Amino acid sequence: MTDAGDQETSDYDIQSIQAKWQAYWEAEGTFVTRDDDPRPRKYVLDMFPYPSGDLHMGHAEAFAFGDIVARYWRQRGCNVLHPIGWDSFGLPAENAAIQRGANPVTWTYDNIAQQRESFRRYGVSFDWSRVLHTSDPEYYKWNQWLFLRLFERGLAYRKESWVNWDPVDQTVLANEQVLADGTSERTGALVVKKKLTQWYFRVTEYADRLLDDLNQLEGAWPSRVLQMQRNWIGRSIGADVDFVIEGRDEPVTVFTTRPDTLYGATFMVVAPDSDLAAELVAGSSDEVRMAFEAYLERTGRLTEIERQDAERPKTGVPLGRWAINPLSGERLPIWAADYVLADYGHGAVMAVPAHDQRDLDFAREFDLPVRVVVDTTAPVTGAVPVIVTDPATGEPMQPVDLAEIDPAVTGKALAGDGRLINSGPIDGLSKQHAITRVIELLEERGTGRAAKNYRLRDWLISRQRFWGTPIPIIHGADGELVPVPEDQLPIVLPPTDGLDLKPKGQSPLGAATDWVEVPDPRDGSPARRDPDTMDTFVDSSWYFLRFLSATDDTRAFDPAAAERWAPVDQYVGGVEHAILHLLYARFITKVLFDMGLVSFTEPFSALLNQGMVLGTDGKKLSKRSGEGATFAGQLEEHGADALRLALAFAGPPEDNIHWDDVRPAAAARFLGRAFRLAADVSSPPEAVWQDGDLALRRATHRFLAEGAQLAESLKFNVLVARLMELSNAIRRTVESQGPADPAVREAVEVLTIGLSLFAPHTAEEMWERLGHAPSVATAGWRRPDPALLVEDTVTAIVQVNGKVRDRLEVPAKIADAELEALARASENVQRAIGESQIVKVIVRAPSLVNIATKG
RNA sequence: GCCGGUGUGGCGGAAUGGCAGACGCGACCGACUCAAACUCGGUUGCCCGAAAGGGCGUGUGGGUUCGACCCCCACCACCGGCACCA
Repeated sequence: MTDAGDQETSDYDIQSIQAKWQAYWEAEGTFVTRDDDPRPRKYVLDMFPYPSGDLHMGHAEAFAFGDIVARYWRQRGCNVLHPIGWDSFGLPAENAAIQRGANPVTWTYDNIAQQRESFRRYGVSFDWSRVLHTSDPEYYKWNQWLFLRLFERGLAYRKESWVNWDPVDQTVLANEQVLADGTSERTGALVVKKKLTQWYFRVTEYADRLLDDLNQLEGAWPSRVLQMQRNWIGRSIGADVDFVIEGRDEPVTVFTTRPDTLYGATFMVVAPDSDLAAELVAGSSDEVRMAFEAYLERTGRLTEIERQDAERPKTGVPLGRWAINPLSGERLPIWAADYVLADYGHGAVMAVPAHDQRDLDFAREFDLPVRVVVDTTAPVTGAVPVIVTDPATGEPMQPVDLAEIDPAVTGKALAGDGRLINSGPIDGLSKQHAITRVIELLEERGTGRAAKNYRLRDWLISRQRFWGTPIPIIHGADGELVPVPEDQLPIVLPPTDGLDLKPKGQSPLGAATDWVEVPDPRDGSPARRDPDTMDTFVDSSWYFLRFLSATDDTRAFDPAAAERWAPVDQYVGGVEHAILHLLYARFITKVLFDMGLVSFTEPFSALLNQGMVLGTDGKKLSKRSGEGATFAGQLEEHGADALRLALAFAGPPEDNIHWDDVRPAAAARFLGRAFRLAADVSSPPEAVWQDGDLALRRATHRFLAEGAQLAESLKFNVLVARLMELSNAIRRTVESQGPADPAVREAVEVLTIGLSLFAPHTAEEMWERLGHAPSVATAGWRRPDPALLVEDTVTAIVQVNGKVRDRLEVPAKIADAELEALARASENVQRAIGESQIVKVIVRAPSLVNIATKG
């Protein structure tokens, strides 16, 4: 790879330069962060990698971005914390181990060693003294500690429920791990529903805060991610309404976002797979019961995708029971239908077919009555009923003939706003006012209340697999859940010898007899450990705090260190975690806040979601699509600096990029030119810049000012372009003024400092060539001289009717009148005006004159 | 269906109310070379023109403005999220 380079530019051999400076940084501890450093602190973090083989191009991009930010703030004189660790528990290790009959421990730590070496060769400025692996007992001990804290606060609990089951990995999944098409995020297998007792974290208790606090992140997180989180939490505001059921003591509560349409309810629907349906039908005739059983059986056979297909015709069976409308007293038949979900709201709805499309589809299918209670053609004018008059005649308007838009006929539900009709005490009100009024009426009667509902479900955290954090709970013989006493933590995984790790629907830990059978902490009687392990997203929900005191074996993290460093100033990672990891980390942070352990409620103050690196086929670069673009291969062929620079230059960091558009060879060419500039500089380090070429000095200082802004707004691609412009300007000056011009030295030094964010090895070598002591990483971003940021002369543009007709070199301090006179005098301008009349002249000295003409 | 985002040369992109296309890739021409590669220099939105210069041009149609890639309205296309969520 280096044959051409060897003979021609023996000076710039990137591989030996890399090795030299990597060894230097390591020996000097250049990037080790000290807590007692008094400078302003910045915490820059990339989402830690999962050790599944070597690093790939996605890592190369993401970690380049994180490193640019870290290196920028270091140049700005900050004490930067930029740690690294591994998210090293999880199924790929376990599955790989099963396939090869190997040990997940060996597989995992071998991969970590390889990735670690790759990071080192990539020249990422990590503080290696704080490395953590979530699969180390020293780490997962604190996972268990965290679980116990949630358990004692009632935020970790067990319940039986319908859960998502991955038939390939043979374990349950969190809602967040099931993709929109009903397949497993991990294995791609079609997820099936199973009724199981599992461990949950009570995320829903934090739903409001998780939603409302997103407002704090506006502008600092990508709007796409904020939107996705809001969608996922899915708050609906409305009312709970209690319906008395004939022949049942307890009323049935339903949630609705449209309490205003209560008078339009003509039947009630319950989810067929709910306990409520089973109970209600138990009180019905044999005939009804048999029809229901058959229906329930049929529903159970549907896949999740089939069931969620909104186009599918509505199905259902009557339950032979009746509900009483709490306001109108009307008797409503109760049906079971699978378009109502057991686990949202109360698993039952009041059906208002005139104003809800799903209810209407169902009503039309089964010939149930449709009653319009909102005249959506009526103007909405206010709170009190008013008689609307015809503006033409002044006569009171007759109620609109609704036949034309009758949902029973058109099949289209009337979802819009309007004026209430057929609704007794709320007739005439607008939708909004009717909602308020109905809730008041229900509350007065004690048969309903304002309510909220969420799409978000509690986080299912138990997994029936081996390679994860054991859940620190002991099941007493009496069925009690006994927390493991803290002094017995960590509960360390048993050795894999003799354990069958194959997925079989139950945790392999249950078969480790010596491990699972323990005395009950209460009285020493025989008891069993919980055999499940935790979702690895628990591990990653707080790891950013562990870095702050990574070796402290007395606590999960040091609150004083958290106070100093956290929250993370800049977080960098893929959009695939827009919901999963980020939601969980936000949740755990709020729990820690409630525990008084941290003083902030959001873990990541700013977030950069880097795009993906795609192959020509538009798919994520993988070993399969290949195209020769492996991380290791590119590192070998072009070197770390060219790869980093090319990735940063390929486009805005948040956009996906195609590997074809990443040009490491072009980046290497640019680095070679920059390096030669440093070699060309022939003035001494103490040269007086003020004596140098003014135009170049201006360009240099403009770069200092603009480059800083670009770095802070994460516009790395533009920042690289500015470095190239500066480099071009320097070359021109070398040609015209010679390499001894002090302005050339100044500019090359600034270029080197700028390059140190992207191409740290080349920059170090240039810095040394320039006669400076290492390291350029801490040389400092120079302050632009304000005097050099203002120009003496500027190019004014002269427009006629908005079209540019001339350009004038004018003094920057030119007066409006003078500029206008010059503009009018221009030959091109006169020609453009011709015979037309000048109607208006806009002058914005010194940059613009616009002459508007007529005729 | 609901919500959000994006549309600029052959390509990646820059410009957030004031010179559209910075910077780079690619292409073409030239220098170096026996030759090629590398490297270096030049040209490069489209159309008319020898040139000067002119016309057109930021998805489409309209609007606001002296002036619009940028702001407003409508539409089209693509991408993403959610979706039988009551």
